[in-house]
Amino acid sequence: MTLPTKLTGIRLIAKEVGVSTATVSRALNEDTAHKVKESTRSSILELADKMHFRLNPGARIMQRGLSPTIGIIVPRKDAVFESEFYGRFLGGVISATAATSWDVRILTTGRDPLKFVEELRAAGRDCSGLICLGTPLSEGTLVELENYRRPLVLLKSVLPLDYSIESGSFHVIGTDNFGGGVSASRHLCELGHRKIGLILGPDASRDFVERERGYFEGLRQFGIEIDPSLSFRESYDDQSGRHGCEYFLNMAERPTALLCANDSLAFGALDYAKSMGVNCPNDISIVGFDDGLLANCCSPKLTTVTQPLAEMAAQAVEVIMNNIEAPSMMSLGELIELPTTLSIRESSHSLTAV
Amino acid sequence: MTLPTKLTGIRLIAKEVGVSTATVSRALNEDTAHKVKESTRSSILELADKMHFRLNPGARIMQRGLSPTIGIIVPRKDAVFESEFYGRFLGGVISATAATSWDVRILTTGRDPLKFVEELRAAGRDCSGLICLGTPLSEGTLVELENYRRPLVLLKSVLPLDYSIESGSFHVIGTDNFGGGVSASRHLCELGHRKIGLILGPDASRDFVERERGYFEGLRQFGIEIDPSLSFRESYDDQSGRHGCEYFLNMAERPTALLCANDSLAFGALDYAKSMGVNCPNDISIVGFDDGLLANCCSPKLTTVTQPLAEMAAQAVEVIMNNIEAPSMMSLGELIELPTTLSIRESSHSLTAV
DNA sequence: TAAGTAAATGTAAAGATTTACATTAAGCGC
DNA sequence: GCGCTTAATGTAAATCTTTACATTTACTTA
Repeated sequence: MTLPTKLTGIRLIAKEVGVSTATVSRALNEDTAHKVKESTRSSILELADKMHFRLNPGARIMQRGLSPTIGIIVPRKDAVFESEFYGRFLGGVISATAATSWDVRILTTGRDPLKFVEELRAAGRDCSGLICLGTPLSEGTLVELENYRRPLVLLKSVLPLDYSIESGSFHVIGTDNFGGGVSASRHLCELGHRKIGLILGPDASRDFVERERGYFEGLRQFGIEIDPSLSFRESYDDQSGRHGCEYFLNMAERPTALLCANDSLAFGALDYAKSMGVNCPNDISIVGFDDGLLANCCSPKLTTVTQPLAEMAAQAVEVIMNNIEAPSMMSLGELIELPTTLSIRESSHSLTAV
Repeated sequence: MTLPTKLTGIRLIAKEVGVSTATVSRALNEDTAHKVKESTRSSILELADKMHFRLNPGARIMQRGLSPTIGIIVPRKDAVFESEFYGRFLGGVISATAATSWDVRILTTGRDPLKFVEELRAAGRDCSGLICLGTPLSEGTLVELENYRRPLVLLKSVLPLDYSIESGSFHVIGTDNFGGGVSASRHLCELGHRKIGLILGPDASRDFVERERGYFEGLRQFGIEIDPSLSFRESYDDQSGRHGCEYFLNMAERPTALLCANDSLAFGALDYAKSMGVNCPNDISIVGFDDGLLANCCSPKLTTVTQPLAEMAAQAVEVIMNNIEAPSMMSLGELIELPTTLSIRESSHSLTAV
């Protein structure tokens, strides 16, 4: 009469096959399998398979530890991945971790905007480090987040406009929007344009404002005075681009070029111009910002500022990996700003050459 | 003299604060925190914070179990997320799981194509179910995969061309390429086109071949004979689209419309036509397949077949959730084919109306 | 003040694996 | 057949939390 002791898992297999749990464990793990005689191993595997047996992850993790994990915090709104931005950034994270043993996990927040930090803590419990993108963070949230004791990388675009990165304690990664803006406006100036219309984005957005400042700086460098009537601001989508273009085309003295604070605005502008029979680049030059997939496909191909998304992702991953051992807590805020490049394509043309 | 017993974790905190481990545990978990007196809790939290204490995930998981997880298997090639396909599908998975307690994890494979199943087993160890996309699977791999005892959803596009889904034991989800092809070709026929050029994709790809068959069927329904000279096949990118368009425009008797097996081909064709001064849709109609982001932005906006990526993702998630409790093993293969819709935009025009 | 209730905390079992170290078995040269 | 080496396996400790159940404490109410 056997005792009714409920044998489970590995112990059951061990008894059934007639070996010790140690042997079963060794047989079941790839990296120790070679320590077990082949015939023993196959009996174990066979039985395990028949039983649909799976090692208890908890017990396993308790012994081996959790494989290091990068959590990516995205807002749970359904439309997140509509924008190619996320996909491309994520692709960068994946390829940066691909050769390592790091896992990538996607965490969503957004049940309650006020409880962001709480949600983040809960979701990120088993992650070694977190990258936060997409969710705009308020000052209050950032204060709460200050004492989150784990490697945390914030994309610059989630920060409030006037937030001082240096006085915080976050690792922040972003695009050099300002520099990109300068290069875009200088490009048009170099092509001879002097009357340049600006289709800007919402001035609550850090990215947009930085770009805007870059535009102004570039113009200033060419001695062009800032004319408020040459700035159009509405929203950030193609529809606003159309409106902006309409506004400028209706001016008595039309600008010869348009600087658009993102690609969507540029596409909208492009589209409206075309519909009005105004040819780009012959009649008007248009420059975007982002360099999404569309920029290189549409016609005319868009001159735009390229953001190094993959490098940003790689840097974010690196920061986390570097800080995992020695979480440099309470360090001063660090900003990594990656340079943009100007991708000159077909939508911008020399003014004099026309 | 205190014993040198090395107290760790929760026990140390318990001793330090002067409570039991049970209380510490309760204080440290959101969902049990209310059971602890507020003052007790805050001392515990304070100390835990000072110590940079983190609950041991293994021990925790051992008690609470692992939260259910969907693993998404993607090839580790860096370029994965270049294509918007992945991002959009992933977005679908995320929004389908957002309201639940399910986690989404991204798993990469591809170290050694021959060891795909092994990699998948290792990577998916802690996942409740897996969705496999992007990596083309050979017959051999599929046989190996047959006895993977966990919910597994395969995207149809990873299957070999002639693989019989019914005789396998996989859950397969895909687009009704055939139906989409039929609707696209019928659309052109209904517009009066009778001489239609086909720019097809590689005939090793399941998706492309299914679309192709759909095209033929649609033409057949309008009594149009299949003319091999009206099929052009090279690769699947815009460059091939240009070549295809070139081929057809050089014909003595040009087709009045082109069916392209994906959007990229269509964009290439569009671009070439434009460069030759052939106006779309006035001189030639062009129809794509995919309905990516670009299709609705370029000019003319592309008439194309829309794939319901988000629904596919949602279905995949549902299949996994349904099978997690009762993994219907060894069931017959099941194919869920989601219907496409034809998005009629600007690039297709009635022949007679011109 | 006894009895009853609710809140706060304590006790101790349970959870299943991995692995350092110990032991046994097997192979081999002499 | 002895001593040596290596392969295969066994023993048992270690891992740290959670939670059912028990107990104590603090109040309320009759």
